[in-house]
Amino acid sequence: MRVLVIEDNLDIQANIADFLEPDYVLDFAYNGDHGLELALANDYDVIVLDLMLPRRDGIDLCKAYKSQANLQAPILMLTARDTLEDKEVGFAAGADDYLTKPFALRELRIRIDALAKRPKIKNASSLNCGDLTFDPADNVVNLGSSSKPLNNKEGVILRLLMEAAPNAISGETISYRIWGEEPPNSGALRTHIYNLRKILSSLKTRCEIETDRSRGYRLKERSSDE
Amino acid sequence: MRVLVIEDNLDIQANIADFLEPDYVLDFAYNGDHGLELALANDYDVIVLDLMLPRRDGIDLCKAYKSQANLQAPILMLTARDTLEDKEVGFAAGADDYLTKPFALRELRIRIDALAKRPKIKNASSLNCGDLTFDPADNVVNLGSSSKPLNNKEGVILRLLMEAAPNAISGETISYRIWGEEPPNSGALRTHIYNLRKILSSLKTRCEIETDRSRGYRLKERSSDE
DNA sequence: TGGGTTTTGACAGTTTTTTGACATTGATTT
DNA sequence: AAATCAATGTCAAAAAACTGTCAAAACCCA
Repeated sequence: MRVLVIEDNLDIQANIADFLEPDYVLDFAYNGDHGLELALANDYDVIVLDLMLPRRDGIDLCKAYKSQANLQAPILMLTARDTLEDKEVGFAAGADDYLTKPFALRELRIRIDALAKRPKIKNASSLNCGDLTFDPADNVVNLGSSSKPLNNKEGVILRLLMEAAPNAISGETISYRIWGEEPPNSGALRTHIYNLRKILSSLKTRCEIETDRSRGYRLKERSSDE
Repeated sequence: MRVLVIEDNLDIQANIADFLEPDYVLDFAYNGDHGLELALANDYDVIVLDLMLPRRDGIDLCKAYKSQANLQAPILMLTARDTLEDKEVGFAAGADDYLTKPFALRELRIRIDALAKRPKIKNASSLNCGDLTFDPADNVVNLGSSSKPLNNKEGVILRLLMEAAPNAISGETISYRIWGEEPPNSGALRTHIYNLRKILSSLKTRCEIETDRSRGYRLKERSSDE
């Protein structure tokens, strides 16, 4: 069982770790940004989330996670606030359970177990732009009845373009999202864009990748007069 | 939203009805037997279950329901007992949430909403895909009259594939489910998939394991034209 | 010990990704 | 207008990564 604990209080963290550690695989995050990053990057069974966090509010994190994660792990909110209003806000943000401090560790455990039992929600987010739709889950672009599978890099690039559309996204940003700090030292990105363009045009879509010289690329629906 | 309320106290029943009635479709049961009968016969979004019931104990009902229902609605237990032991018993019986009396009706509502959000558990005593069925209990795949026993690892993999179907499941996920943090450092998973494929094809099933390069494997029914 | 289960390692075939060489474009300078 | 330069497009070929295949070794348990 993999559990992510997002909690800045080191004492509570240590308590949770002591109590759950042999049986559960725990990851810890000390602030909201780090927590969201871990949550999105890994496949946890449950996420335990404190509401008061440095860097990013728990409510905010919860909303962001639920909207961005492909596979939503259930979220157990942990907080000192006990009013109904607080709970409503928490649940409205997408929490699946709510435990107020102070709490018994055993109760935390049984609630984690109960949450982990249920299947996770899949985020069926398929993107689109003009007549084109793209499903990042299986890396397939569709136009009406025809479709083409993309490989990994092409998929990431198209997703980024679609998310950014109708704005441009810089080559640097794309590069960073794909390769991180060490991009290939040659124009690999150019080649991928080139291939993506070939695929798009083979689909006869009205969308095309426009280049904004020295600014980046933009996915745009061709206007009828071109 | 359909909610079944199993509760013998008429006052509480009336309160719940008054509070939820316009927005939720409520069914009521006044004793355990009737409750179980309704629960199994209908497809509720949530079941609210009091623990102290005439005719059949709530714990008992919960266990019976979870083992017999094909599509398990989440169960919210409602009780005056507030000790950790009681909660443990409740969750162990299959409850998904636990609220102690007295409670605020608004809290009941938001917890019902939270429970209803999650997908229901399919009762997986035996899984299937296309013409194939697999019983995880004894690790045997069946196709009509013929069957083959699987060994442990193959069984886990086939179960995961069937649970995920028709979606793909990543090699990483499978690997994690089988070996946890330390997978074997060589392509053991590849070998298991290879063997599984041999077994499936020896059964002449129409299901096959498709590979989604760099994304994972998918169990799929072969279309007739291949 | 023996037999099934699981992992290892090697190899081949395929797909994906990167590289590098060259052409083209558009802006800027001379 | 011509020359220049950086950014980008084009493409084929090399490199790397991924996957299938299978026999043999290691492991485990009765």
